[in-house]
Amino acid sequence: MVTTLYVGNLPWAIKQDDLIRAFSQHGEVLGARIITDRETGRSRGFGFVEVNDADADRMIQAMNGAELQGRTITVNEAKPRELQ
DNA sequence: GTTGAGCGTT
Repeated sequence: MVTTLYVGNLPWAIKQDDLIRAFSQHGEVLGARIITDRETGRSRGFGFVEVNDADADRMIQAMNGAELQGRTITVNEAKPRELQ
């Protein structure tokens, strides 16, 4: 199973791989995505990380409030983008 | 070359 995590308050220069590497320290990361502005192509400063459902709760508690490139990030379970 | 609460692309 996979749980999608919302990650906010990210530094502008963050990359998907940075998220993967950071979250991989606390659980199994299946994928990550930085949300960029569709019009300008710049980072919006938040993103999403897909993690193993069994690790999701631990990773939220471990990464929420953690520092990434000098910024304290926000981690929470993401709202469903599509109805299932 | 900027900004700072938020929940994304097919």
